[in-house]
Amino acid sequence: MIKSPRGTKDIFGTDVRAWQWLESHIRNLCDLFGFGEIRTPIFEHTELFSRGVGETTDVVQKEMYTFNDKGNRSITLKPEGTGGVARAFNEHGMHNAPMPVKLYYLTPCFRYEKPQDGRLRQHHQFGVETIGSPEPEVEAEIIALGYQLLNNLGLTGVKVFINSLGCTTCRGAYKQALQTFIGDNLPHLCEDCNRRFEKNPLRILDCKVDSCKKIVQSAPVITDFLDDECSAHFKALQALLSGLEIPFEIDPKIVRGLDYYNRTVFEFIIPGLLTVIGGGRYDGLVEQIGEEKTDKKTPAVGFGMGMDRLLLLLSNQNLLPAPTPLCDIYIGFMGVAGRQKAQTLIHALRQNGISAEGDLLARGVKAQMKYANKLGAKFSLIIGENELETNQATLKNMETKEQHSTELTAAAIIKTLGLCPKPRKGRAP
RNA sequence: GUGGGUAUAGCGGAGUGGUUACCGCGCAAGAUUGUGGCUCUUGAGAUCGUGGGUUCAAUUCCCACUAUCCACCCCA
Repeated sequence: MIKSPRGTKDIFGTDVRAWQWLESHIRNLCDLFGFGEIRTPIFEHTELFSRGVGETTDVVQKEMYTFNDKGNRSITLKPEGTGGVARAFNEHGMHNAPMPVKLYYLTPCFRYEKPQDGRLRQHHQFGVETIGSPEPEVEAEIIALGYQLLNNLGLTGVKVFINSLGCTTCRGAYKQALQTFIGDNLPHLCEDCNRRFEKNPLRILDCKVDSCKKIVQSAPVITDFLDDECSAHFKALQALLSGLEIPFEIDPKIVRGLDYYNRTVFEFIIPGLLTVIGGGRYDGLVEQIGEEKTDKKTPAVGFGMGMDRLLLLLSNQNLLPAPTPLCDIYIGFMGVAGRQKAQTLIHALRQNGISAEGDLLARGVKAQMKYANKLGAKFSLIIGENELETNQATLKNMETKEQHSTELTAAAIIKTLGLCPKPRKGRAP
């Protein structure tokens, strides 16, 4: 049997209702915060990511779905959302739009990894990007959006961690200080960290090996190496977050895995579990992939949120809404003439915005009632010969068993439905 | 990429080196033939992940592959 490829999932049934629910929460919130949706292609030229995300990152080095198309172009399925948005910003001259440009996206992302719980080869990200402002208000607004989203969903125990990586100057100085500090301790660090020492020493801070953690504990922290401007920016952000009453912690050990970040980086974490949101400032990315001759600066901030992970957490915490039935009324039948009439009525009701269902399997009345019950239909009505003769039928409230007589027309049924306890509209908020 | 566990019906679980492989949920039909949920009866549905090997005999033991889960790496 052909199965879905490794690390991919089919989303259907009650699962897909949860996705729709989450997506509508996200869309409403983005409307509220003034972010417009952008849909960029699922694949891009490989160069966009190798240049943007960074040639030396794990994502680019070993996780991308890259192939040559029939025109022998190197194509890559997007491993993250920001690259495509930055590309589109340049391509469509969005620097001429009112600044800053605020965009959000919902998109599948692809990374060739070994799948695990909460880690897939095709996962889905919600992300926001504010492009065009260097001010710390941008980080504050974006963090506030993420915070409000998780709050609205009822998720508890989320922690916001922030850090500043400074600019290239601060980071260079810090790297040196870190290497000097580690110098003598290098033999005591794990294999991975020895490898990281030259290539990407900042990652040593993030190591999970206990012995490494211990050594790193007393290491110099990047926040002590920030120059005046970076430091002022970081302090301003903290003040803004406090003003918004968003609890946060500074974690000087947060180092993100994508090369384009500078100054602010942040993560939303459920302790002991996975990162749900990760993001930061990327002031150089837009120019870097744009190769524009102008020296126009296009500073930006964004985050990506793992929707699969978030739904996993919501499910673990029992925070997913119970799916509500969508069927307002079930119209059953007996006999050939009833069958025809039922179809006509269902169609007429649907044209009037009533969710009506009927039999599609030529079943008996009893089986039809069972089916109506399984659908969660709020009302039912059966059309037989008597009903056709008198043009009257019995409308039954499936919950209260109350019965009302009604004429066999869509208008009359709708009117009678109005007499009965109002059926709740079963759509997700 | 590294290390470990698991693989039995649509789903969740039991089980055995030897005739027709169980149970629950779900699905379907019925319980004096025009009305659901509870209960009861019956039925459909599984080449026991795939391919090899050991054996008179393998779903069961061994190996490989694949998938899945867990811990790393990394990330959302």
